[in-house]
Amino acid sequence: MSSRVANSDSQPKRVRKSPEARRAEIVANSAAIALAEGLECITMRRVADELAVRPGLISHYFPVAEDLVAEAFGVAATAELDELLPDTTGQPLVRLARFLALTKGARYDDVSRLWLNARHLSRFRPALRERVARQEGCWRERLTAVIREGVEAGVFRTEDPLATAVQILVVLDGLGAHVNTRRDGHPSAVADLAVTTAERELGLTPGALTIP
Amino acid sequence: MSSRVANSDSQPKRVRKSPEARRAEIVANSAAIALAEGLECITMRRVADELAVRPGLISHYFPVAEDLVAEAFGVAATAELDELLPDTTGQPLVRLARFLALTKGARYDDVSRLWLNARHLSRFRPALRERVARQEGCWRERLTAVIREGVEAGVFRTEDPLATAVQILVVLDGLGAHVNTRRDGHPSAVADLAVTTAERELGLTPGALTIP
DNA sequence: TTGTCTATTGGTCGCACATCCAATAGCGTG
DNA sequence: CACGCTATTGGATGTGCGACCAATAGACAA
Repeated sequence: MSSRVANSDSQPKRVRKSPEARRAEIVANSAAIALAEGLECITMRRVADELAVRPGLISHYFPVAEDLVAEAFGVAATAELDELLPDTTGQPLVRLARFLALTKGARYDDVSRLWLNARHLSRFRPALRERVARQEGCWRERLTAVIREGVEAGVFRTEDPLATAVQILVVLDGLGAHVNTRRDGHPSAVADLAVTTAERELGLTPGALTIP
Repeated sequence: MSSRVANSDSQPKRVRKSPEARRAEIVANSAAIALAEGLECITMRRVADELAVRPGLISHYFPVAEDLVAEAFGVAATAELDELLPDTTGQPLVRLARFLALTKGARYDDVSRLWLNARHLSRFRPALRERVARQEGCWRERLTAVIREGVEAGVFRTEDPLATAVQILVVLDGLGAHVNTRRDGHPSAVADLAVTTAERELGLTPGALTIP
């Protein structure tokens, strides 16, 4: 079975890794927990269990727990952004359309939960608040860049790409806020709110951002 | 000073109230905590301290803590709705304008925090989730009613008052989501997003919903 | 092979929480 | 005034958490 730990749950055969590798392992696992179960589930004991390691080791790498939570959020959010709206080249219109389409998928619910989680927890955790603010900047800039490209290419039309990006993100946040309470999805007039907003603010014809 | 408790913090002079009065007192205090500090601060000990009572008494009225949290949220949210968008008669346009104006005030930040808090916590607390869903319904219906009135009076123009109400609420949720991370307010193009959306969806001229 | 460095262990400590319960003391009734 | 009902106390129990630290044992160099 496993190649690293004790083969028959008896001898705790200690495994020694480089600080960088161990630290990365801890953060990666914490990010997974954050996305799947919530930031408050990132606990010294919990992470230690999943890595088959003692809790003290986690607090050795992250002496104060809040820092691990903040780091985990940052890594998870960055990874999701890179998947939803990659920083590669390509036609702005199809990139934006793809992004908006993905935000309607079930997979995006976890992302909505993560942001909701982080935004609320920011109220009590300064380190996390700082990371959330930074990530907001990343998402905003990534989207603004796509819009600006489109404007320069002549396919989008807006006076202020940044303001337009923020508007779209606000709508997405509003839709995502209901992720924990909605039983069946919103009526399509509401579910399509982000697309509708984008098309209107970018001077596109209705349906232009819908993937066929 | 106080007329109820021990005068010089020495004798715990026991005070006996009717179950209804005590229960109401507990809920009211919990609602205040929810609004000012967050739902996770509603704790048996915390509420008991504020009421100069023993923790066991709180858990006597609310054997399971989650139920108190849910109740507190419901009461707080209802009270805020009644203040922001009273169920009285009046011109739909001025009522809506007043509501939207209030959502931009600093006072509304606490309401945003409360909803953000409740929406996230709903993920883990079924009883709270149920209350949040119910409150969503209340807010939606209250706003829909105003819009419908306006449509019948000929001052608003929309095909689906409910869908329009939900759109406005989604935008408000999106704006409120940033309450814990924004340092300075959004640029006005963003801060006015709710007003802009309402004016557009209700067939009003820009500025029609802005209070002079 | 031996020695050294340090990643990792295996605990401990204190705190805050929900939950439960027998004993107590207000307060209205007789 | 005495009595009984019950609101309220005071304490106990168990859980999970972050933080802290001396002792241990991998792994690499000499």
